[in-house]
Amino acid sequence: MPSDDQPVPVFPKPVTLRDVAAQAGVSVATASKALNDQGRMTAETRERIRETARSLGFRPNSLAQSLLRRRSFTVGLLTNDTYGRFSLPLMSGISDALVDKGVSVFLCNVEEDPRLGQMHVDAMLDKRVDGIIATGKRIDRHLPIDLSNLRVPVIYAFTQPDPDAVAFVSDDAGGARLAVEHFCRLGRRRIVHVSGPASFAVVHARAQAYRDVLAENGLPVTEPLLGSWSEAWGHQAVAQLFDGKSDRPDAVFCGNDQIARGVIDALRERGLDVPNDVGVIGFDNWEIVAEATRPPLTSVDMNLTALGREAGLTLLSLVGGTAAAPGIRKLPCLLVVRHSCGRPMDG
Amino acid sequence: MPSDDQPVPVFPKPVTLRDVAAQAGVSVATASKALNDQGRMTAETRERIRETARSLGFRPNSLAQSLLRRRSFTVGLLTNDTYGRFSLPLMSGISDALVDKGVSVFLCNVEEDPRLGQMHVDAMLDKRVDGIIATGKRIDRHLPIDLSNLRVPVIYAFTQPDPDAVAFVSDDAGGARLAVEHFCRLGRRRIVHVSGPASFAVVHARAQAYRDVLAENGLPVTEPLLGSWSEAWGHQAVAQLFDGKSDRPDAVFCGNDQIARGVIDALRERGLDVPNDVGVIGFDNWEIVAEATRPPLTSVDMNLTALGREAGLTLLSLVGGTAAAPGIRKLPCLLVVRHSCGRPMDG
DNA sequence: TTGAAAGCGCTAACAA
DNA sequence: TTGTTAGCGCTTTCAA
Repeated sequence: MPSDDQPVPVFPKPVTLRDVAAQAGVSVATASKALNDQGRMTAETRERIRETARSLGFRPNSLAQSLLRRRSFTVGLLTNDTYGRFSLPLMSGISDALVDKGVSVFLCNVEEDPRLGQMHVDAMLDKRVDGIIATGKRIDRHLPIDLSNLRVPVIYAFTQPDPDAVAFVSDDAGGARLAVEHFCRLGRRRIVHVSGPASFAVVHARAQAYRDVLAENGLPVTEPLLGSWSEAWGHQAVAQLFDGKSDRPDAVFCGNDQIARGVIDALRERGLDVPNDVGVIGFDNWEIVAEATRPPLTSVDMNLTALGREAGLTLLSLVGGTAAAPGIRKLPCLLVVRHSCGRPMDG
Repeated sequence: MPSDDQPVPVFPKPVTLRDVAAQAGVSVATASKALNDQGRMTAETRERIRETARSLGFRPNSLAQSLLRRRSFTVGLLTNDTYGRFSLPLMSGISDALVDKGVSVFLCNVEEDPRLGQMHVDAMLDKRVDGIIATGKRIDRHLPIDLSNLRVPVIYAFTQPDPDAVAFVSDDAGGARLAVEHFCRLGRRRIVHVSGPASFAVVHARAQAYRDVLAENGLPVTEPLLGSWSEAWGHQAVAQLFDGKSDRPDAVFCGNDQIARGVIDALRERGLDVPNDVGVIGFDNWEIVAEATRPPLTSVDMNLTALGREAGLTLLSLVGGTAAAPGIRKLPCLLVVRHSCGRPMDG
């Protein structure tokens, strides 16, 4: 027996097309056509129906529409990037590109758990998402689920794609070029590279671009120093590079912003000035880190929001039946210049 | 005229209940009952239907079910926290609590834009979400949309609620108590508080708890130093606290981890040892920051994942028709002990 | 024990 | 110009 002291809120029943039709004194079909700009009828009737719909606050039931149209105006975003470092900017771009088309996004974090991943995929499929975008925290690892042969189109963005799938990634080599060329342009001559673990594909892509640019500019190439993605490694690397060496670097290109932060701190601690003695560039443009270093860090931005926008729009065209060429498309990075590289050095 | 060189992938038509029924040689109604454990029939029939469903890979169309049940097993998460610092752990908790109940989450970032917010809310409502959870980046600001009198239940989590709504927030005062009491327990005597801008409600809640605990322990209370939420402010505060002062603090409780990071760095730069000379505690337990300080930072965790879980479950019970008492429920924080406070000091 | 029929809210042929 | 009818995929009386 329910107690009466706690009022159970009662939610108003939504207004249906039937209600509108009745109120306007027409059939449901006519009402539907009036509201969808279909069919032929007097402007007067159409307007009257519209007006009653408006006054009743009618909003069509998407579920009913979707059932009929076989299209739910819903997409799923699958990720294993718990902290959202990469998936949130991406999400933001996707959402951005799709809101005004009426498409909403299911966000599902699958961690590294295939069972969890399967649950999410099943739930999404059952809800008849129009398509799925897969993303993750690194470009060279698969999500823990098989997304091939689904009943809906799939796009990979910033994660390892299946063969023959449509995929978008950032152009890591291009991003590295931006950084190293920036150093060259500023007149730096001894440019070194401190990066993450060799197990990451991006580490090699960036390192190769680093070598290429230096060679193109006739500058000496030092083997990149590989370590972890941490500040601590940035510190250690500085020790390796500067302890009792005669030809010290005047520029450090770092594999991510955390390493760069460690490098900047370590340089300051040994009395070296950034940017005057040594210039530093990071990667990822993680604002919270890049803006807190002293001085603020120049960094390569992977432009993940644009990547997301691109992925979203492409998914939509796939949903619309347009074929997209399979393969991996690389999107350009941006160099965000702050104060860690200084102005051009003279002669 | 479509060109043939680019094969347009064709997606298989989903298996419907009708297909299952036909294959099993029964009516759709029977098939439905068999799969839903409803009605009465021979175990043999039921099993046969189940088996054919399984073999055909049948999955019920959620849209159709939702239309009928008037329940979509979908909720919306509204946020203005672009970077997801707070909304992602929350999301994670919500999702966690709801996946195995088959509920999926629409994530919508509304920034500070009322128009965008309205679009998202409308889209969610049209898609017949069962309920909405509102969250944000601070506890004392409203989202830029009015969520009262919606057709679905709304829960506020970590954002300013409407009056009479159901809301969950972290217990900031309690969290501050944890920190300051920890210092007391370790024998620190001159504990100061460096926090964010006075415009934030949490700043006052935490400051008051700070004062209370010190008073309870008979320790001297210094007025909290208020500034910005940045590392730079942490540096400045240290200058203010330590420059030419005679009775220097032996413990600093910081309003967030970034301030704490600034404090730790500034202390080290002036030759003070953390934790031996000065203990430091942060707030937020943002791992990326807290684990990178030297030494790693002890910090108050708002336990947002638990908050999300709670919010998700409560929303679900609201959806189920159970009344929940309106009001703001505060959930306890956790102290995550790392190495910035040291061990108990002797007498 | 099973099935026929109605209906969730909407759209789209087709008739009138 | 408008309305009738059928049907999207499913669940649920109710009758057989």
